[in-house]
Amino acid sequence: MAYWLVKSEPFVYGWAQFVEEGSTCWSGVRNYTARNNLKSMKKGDELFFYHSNEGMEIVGIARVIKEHYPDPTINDERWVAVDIKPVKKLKRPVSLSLIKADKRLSEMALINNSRLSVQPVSKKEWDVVLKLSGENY
DNA sequence: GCCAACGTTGGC
DNA sequence: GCCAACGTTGGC
Repeated sequence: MAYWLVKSEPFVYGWAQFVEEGSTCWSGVRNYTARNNLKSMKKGDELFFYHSNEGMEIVGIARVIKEHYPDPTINDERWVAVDIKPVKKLKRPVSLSLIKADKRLSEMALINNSRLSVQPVSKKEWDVVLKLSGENY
């Protein structure tokens, strides 16, 4: 199983709304690198849900429930979407500053490719972030 | 609100 | 195929 991280501006689509809806279609990605990551997602893969701009922290865990299909928000074959559902809210959100301060997370795209909205997370990084959040998984 | 970093577009 | 111009993202 692979791990990922997706970003969302909480004022546009935040964790609370995600939980309320129960699941969502992750669409609107218009960047090739991010798109390729969407295409690599398998059903059951887990994702960190990150709040950008406001909050700037990882707030929860989600799961892929439907693998990539043509993005319904645009009539263009190039772009895809996946369906995800919330799994759990982190006990303690993990802030960007905390991630930056941790040497074990220095390779995360969140830090060195900050504009990428869908990015892979290694198993190691996943575990470190969970530990920082106070979860024992 | 500013600006650095990055991606995309389009002229040549 | 290069690169300047432009647009967008996202941290600060």
